[in-house]
Amino acid sequence: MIASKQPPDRRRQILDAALACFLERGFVATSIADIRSRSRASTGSIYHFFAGKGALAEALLREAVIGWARLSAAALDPQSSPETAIRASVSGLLIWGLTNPRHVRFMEEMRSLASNDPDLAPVRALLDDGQTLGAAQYAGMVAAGAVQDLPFSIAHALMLGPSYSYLRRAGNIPADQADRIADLFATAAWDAVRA
Amino acid sequence: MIASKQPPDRRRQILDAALACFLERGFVATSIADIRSRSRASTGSIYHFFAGKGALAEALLREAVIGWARLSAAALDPQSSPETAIRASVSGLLIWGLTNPRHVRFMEEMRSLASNDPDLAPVRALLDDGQTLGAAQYAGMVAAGAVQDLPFSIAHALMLGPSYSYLRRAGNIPADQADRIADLFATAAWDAVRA
Amino acid sequence: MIASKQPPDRRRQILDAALACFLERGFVATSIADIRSRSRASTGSIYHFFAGKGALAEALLREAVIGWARLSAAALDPQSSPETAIRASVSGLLIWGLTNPRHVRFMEEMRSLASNDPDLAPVRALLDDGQTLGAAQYAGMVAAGAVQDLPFSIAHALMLGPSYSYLRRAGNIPADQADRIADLFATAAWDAVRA
Amino acid sequence: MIASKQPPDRRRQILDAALACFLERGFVATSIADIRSRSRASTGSIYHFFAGKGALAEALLREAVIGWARLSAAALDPQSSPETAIRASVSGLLIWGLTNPRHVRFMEEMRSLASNDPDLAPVRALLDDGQTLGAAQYAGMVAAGAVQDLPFSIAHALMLGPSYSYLRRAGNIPADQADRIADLFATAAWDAVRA
DNA sequence: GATGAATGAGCTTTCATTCAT
DNA sequence: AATGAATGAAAGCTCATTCAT
Repeated sequence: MIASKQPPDRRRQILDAALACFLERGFVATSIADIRSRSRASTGSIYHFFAGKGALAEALLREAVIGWARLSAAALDPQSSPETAIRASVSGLLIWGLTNPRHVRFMEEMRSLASNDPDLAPVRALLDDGQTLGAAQYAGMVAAGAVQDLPFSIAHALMLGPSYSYLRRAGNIPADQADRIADLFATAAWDAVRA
Repeated sequence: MIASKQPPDRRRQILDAALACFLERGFVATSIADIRSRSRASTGSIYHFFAGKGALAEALLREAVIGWARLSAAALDPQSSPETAIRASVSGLLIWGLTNPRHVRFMEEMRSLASNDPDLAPVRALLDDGQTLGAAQYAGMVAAGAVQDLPFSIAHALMLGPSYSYLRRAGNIPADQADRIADLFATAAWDAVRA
Repeated sequence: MIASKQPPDRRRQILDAALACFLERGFVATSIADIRSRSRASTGSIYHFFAGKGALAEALLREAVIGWARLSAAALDPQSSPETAIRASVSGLLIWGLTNPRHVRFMEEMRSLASNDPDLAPVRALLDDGQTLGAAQYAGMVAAGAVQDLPFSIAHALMLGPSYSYLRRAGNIPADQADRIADLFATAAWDAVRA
Repeated sequence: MIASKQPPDRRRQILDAALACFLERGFVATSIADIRSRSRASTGSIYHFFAGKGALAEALLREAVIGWARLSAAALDPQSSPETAIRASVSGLLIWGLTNPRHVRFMEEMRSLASNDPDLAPVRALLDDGQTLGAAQYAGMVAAGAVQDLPFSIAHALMLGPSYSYLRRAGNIPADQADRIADLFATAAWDAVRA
């Protein structure tokens, strides 16, 4: 049997090309033409599948958020102890971020653009949801007497702020170091909010 | 003495208009034409004083950084104890940020754009300098046994990360609350790095 | 007997959707995509039945012209007296036009586009034929001494011009008023050309 | 003394080129690129002076309306008798139209496009104003017992409708014939509304 | 210092149409 | 008869920047 030429799956090609461009040049500096030539799809095809540059970014971010969330899975497991959940949340973010530094930059760029450009409202919504550890979950921990009773916006900043901050400036880091750093930040996060 | 009509100080007018636009619409969405009509200066005038849009942003950021640094003055006073210095650094950032939330957004946007666009290299340099408490100062505290011996990039993230993170999402906050929040984050920062 | 689901008659659906779009937005502003989504037919179907946007308009105009002609039937009846024929021609136009003001607008648009766009030549031909009362018929009336001996282009303008002109600016008008107005213009038309 | 090269007056060049294109191909079929190459101005220049294609058409129509109004001057002279005024109004339209048949086509196209496209609202307003003989003036004639007491929209259609209708189909006509035809329509107009 | 006309590359997006299935 | 992915030319328009005055 002859291996049939797989269907090109244009949608996928376009997404891949767009991601490569966004990571390389940033969202603003990427033109549709860049994506067109990199994906070898036609302009029309791109618009056939996506409403515009913003929709492309949205689709990609959705995927990125999923990839990241996978690493933080333990944070959402209801069986986890508060400490485990919080440490998983921080570690997940940091390890994902240190492994994908260009994704971090891309997400940062989208976050700040989205706060100005109404066309990117869906992106804003998406990124706001990306807070792995939810407010409800934290409230549960407060009720259990495990953590300090703080407004979630503050608790969130205390727990994840250092990681976000570090990632924003960090370059590529060897995998073994990443684990140690993740551990360090996870410990600090737990110390910052424990009861 | 005749009341002389003051010179209009075009440079100032242009900067003010540019800032207003950048804060309102973001850097990317602001065109020179926007600044022109808001400042009531001519295109030529703008280019007479500034090399381009990037240079305008740079000049404004320089001013913003100064305004913010003023609030963190105690952080740099060599007389200050380590705790005072660190608390001042965090408080300065938070109070300035809560009072000027749109400046925060503007700086965030510039930071992420600058990391992609080579034209904005001067901006990147400027924002990287904006780390009030310097590495050298922290090294001194380590030597004095006052704080943990951490790489500065990590210490910096632990101390200021929560504040940056909080500011990014916070809206306008009444001044009296700002003080209490600043205090909370300042305490957390000190706890995170004290020996 | 089982109620058979009627065949959807795609052709009809497409025509209806196209007409609705043309009347609503105008021919130029209507895209095939608009017609596609309104008719719930596929792009391919549309092109299966019609050669293009122009052909769609042509088919619709043909129908419109027929609907209008029905109202002017008496004008073409060889039994009619000259006065009856002319009055019927004017009334038919006016009543049809006042009842279907958006069709009037559509026809006007097509007429002017057709005079510039060679692709729309069939449309031009169609609209030129739409002159209910024909030149030959008018010549017969001249020979019978019933009307003035004028070039038909002039006679036509004298008889139908006021109606066209009125329709172009008129909005929706209640049916009873339409009759009175039609009568007024019919009388004027007859007075303008009677011997 | 050497004849100095006159300033190119880009604005004028652009208008002239645009008019030539609009008359030749119609508004819809004319692209900015067409105007650019015909005027030898840059795209930027065109947009420096005009907000867009619609604004160009508007400017040209304003001029056209003026040119035509000049021919109908006597219609507006308060000294004129009702008959003179009405005849002047009709003659002015017809002679202008027969002399500038392509302008007529252009105006017709703009009128019908404007009724669908909100961007062309200024055009619509402009063309609606172009009714040389105003409603107020007609009301005066009614009061003086010179003409029939008809709603102005109807009187207007009776007086000018035939001319509009004729012009829409007429091609180029020799100047001497134009006068005779104008006279014929002017007489018909007066007969249609005289008391 | 100041003006604003002039530039033209470059952008996103639309759209009628084709065609393999 | 029906589908909808794919095409790519072409459109209108924006904008940072230059430069003669």
